[in-house]
Amino acid sequence: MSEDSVAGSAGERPKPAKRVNDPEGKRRDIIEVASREFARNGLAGARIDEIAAQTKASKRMIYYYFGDKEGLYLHCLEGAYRDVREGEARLDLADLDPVNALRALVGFTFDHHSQSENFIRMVMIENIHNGEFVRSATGLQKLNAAAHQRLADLIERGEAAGLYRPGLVAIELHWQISALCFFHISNRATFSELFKHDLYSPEVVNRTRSNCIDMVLRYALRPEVLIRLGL
Amino acid sequence: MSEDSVAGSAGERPKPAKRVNDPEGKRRDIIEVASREFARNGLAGARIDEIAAQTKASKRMIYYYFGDKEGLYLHCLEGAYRDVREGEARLDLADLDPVNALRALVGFTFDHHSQSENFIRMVMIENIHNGEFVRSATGLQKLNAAAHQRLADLIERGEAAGLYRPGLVAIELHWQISALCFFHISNRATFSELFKHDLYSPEVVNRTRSNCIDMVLRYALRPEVLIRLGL
Amino acid sequence: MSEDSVAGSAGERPKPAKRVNDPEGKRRDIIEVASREFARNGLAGARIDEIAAQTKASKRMIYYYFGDKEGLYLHCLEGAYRDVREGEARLDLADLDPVNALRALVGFTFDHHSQSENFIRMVMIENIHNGEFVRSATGLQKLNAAAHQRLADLIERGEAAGLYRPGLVAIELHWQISALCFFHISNRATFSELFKHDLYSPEVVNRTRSNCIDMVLRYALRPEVLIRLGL
Amino acid sequence: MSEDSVAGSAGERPKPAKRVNDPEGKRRDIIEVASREFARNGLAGARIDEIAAQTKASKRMIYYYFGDKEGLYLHCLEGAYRDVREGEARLDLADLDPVNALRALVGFTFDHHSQSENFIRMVMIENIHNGEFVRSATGLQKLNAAAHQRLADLIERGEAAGLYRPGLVAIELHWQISALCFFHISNRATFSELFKHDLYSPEVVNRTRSNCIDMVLRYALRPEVLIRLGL
DNA sequence: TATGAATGAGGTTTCATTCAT
DNA sequence: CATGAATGAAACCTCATTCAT
Repeated sequence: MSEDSVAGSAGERPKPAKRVNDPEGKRRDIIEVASREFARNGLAGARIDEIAAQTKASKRMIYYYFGDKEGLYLHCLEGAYRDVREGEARLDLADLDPVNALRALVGFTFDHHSQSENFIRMVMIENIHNGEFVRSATGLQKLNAAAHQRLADLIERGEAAGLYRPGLVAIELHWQISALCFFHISNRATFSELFKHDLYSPEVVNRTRSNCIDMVLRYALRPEVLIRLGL
Repeated sequence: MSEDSVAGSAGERPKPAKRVNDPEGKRRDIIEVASREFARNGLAGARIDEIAAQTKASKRMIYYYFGDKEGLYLHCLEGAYRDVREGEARLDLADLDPVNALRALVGFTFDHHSQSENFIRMVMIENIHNGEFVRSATGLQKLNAAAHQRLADLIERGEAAGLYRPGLVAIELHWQISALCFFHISNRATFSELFKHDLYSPEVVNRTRSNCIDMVLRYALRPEVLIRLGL
Repeated sequence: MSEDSVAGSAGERPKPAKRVNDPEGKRRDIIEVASREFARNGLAGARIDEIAAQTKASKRMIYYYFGDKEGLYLHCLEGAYRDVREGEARLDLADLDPVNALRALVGFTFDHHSQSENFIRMVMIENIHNGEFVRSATGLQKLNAAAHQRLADLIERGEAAGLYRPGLVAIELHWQISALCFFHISNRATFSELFKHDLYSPEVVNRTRSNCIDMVLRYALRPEVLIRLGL
Repeated sequence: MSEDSVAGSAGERPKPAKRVNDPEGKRRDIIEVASREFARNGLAGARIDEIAAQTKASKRMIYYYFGDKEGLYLHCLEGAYRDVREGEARLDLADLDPVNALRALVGFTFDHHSQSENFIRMVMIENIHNGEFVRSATGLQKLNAAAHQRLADLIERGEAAGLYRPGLVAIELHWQISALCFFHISNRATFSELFKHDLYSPEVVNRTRSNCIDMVLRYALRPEVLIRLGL
């Protein structure tokens, strides 16, 4: 009967008739479109007109929800970070032995960043703006603190098991993984162009991926372990 | 005999007194100012008016010399790359043993990027633009080919001496060094902000620098060599 | 028995619990807030959004009650005049001798205007609009006619007693008193600023006040009376 | 010889042909039109589009010359004050005896304000804005200081001649003259409307004018002088 | 070669008002 | 009575670019 599943025996549901108002949906729609435009063109380069045109909402509505262009940008930025960290949190590193857990973490980060070009671009743009918007985005710090903690736990485990070199620092290791996986996407255009080397064919991507994993393992594991593992 | 030295012979020239015309100097002045503005604000964010205001030249001159905003941007981009690669060429790796040469190369790249924020930002911006301008900047590829060759030579030497792991690929190693040194500057704003960790105090910079060197050495050298060196 | 007391008998009323409807109170609340905003920013400068935000009512209610922005403005204007004239009516000039009655009238007007900045500003704004709204505010004329009559009575008394100069005209005297007392508030900003003279310290206000009284007395009283009074 | 003096002798004057560029003229034109619009509608109510339409210049040009709406408003405000004070300065009070000089000053101010409705309205509008723009208009204070000085000289003369009451204060007298003459124009709309009394027929204006003069004279002159003059 | 004036097109933002519920 | 969502129209302002000299 009803236009959705089977919900509603009798049919007198409060607001089924007209599906006109869906503010939350509109907000999400706007953010999605805007994220793409910001990622593509930067804060100054993105056009509110263009965003509105691609949205179910009107230009006026964007201002109603987000105040101004920068407000919209801030929401997009927060959304981008949230997506990434939520994916990260779903990784279950505790179930793996320290060596494979590290492999998994780097691999995941690499794959994730590869598939989230918009995120990478948003972060680049935000850095062009000297991070002035992340600064005002309360809540983002918490997300990152969790990521940091997961890594600290792993390091402790790996060190206790005699597998990791002693003295590893969580934030440094996080930095190193990020640097490698981030650069792979952030600088693809100039790097391929300048070296006339297509870095992004499937085979080369795979090689780069395992190089990144190797690089982190060789940095983190004790030499004896490396030899034992044939690395 | 030269076109400058005989000033005043005929006398009917409108303004003989102030003969300060220095087209080449003006060009350089414009590029210098524009590079700063592009690096700071991006292609869309930089303002021709602002650039002209900071220059000794007028706005019209910018168009006269460079055609349009994008032409100016292209010149700035080329200039930035040229500076970097020229610095790199001055490094004399052949004088050092392969291990120390690698140390020197990473250290140099790290230091160089740290001091060339404008360059890093120009590259970031160019990547935001999907490298469409590097593509038309003939001549940049050559610069990079030289850098690539120097690294290939070093790898050969290191491998022959039994110090480097076999199978290293020059462009990959270049990529890895770049990733680490580039990220250190490109993502400083978001990274420090999100982790509330000042990555840029002198001590932390030093630590990051030696971590980068370590990471590359551990990746490139054979485990036995690492053990022998106490790494 | 009253329509409120039996709440709950039948039970099918949607929201019987919170029965806080107070239309008249909301109207007053809106007018109060709006008066402040109009006085502060003018008709064009005041914002319906801002008024609604400061009110317990919603924006829609403002339109429901007052039709449109101009309707709201008109109500505010009427309210402002009403307050003033009601205050004036409470003055009992008949109990005083003509000289002191005049003193009291000027003093009262001065004090009143000093304390009714919003009123002064509403009148200024209305004059900027060439009085087009007072024109349609039926009822305001009556209020002023009463004020006029009180002054006419006083003049008659003062003239009969040989104290006032003959030929004084009520509306002219009213005009003069208004001019002095109004200007004191209406032009405070520019006057203090341009002459770098703080006209509004308590001492200066007192001096201005007695100057106003003096000025009116000297205008209205016969010279002999002035001399007798030592003015 | 010079290109201006004997205009027309030879005919090869550098720039006579096309009268296209006259920046200063355009500026004045804009200010003139804008002053009228601001005076009529206030700062918020005036429309840049409307001003541009009435001007020989384009909308864009207004921004080129004046930066923004407020900058334009500020220039208009300064112009209005300048006009008034320059007129005042041309009055030659020193040539008249103190009594007639005072008559002339009040009469002039009255007449001037009557003919400068735009000025009066600009001052009203500026007061609605709490004088925030006069505050930043350096140079206006000086104009007013001169007016103040002229009046102080007159008072000294009148007092020395035994004609003025002792103790008159220049700024207070200026305030009083201003109040009367200003109010006559500023509040014409509400006053005529509320009292249904046409204050602005020629006869009534004349009566108001002489009332203002009388009022100031009676305030400023010694009672004996008033009697002697038959006032 | 050099410049101040000028501009069309388009950008962001605001506002009073109305609609659907 | 009451509300949050929605909007068209128009406001202010900006920008890369060109013109007249």
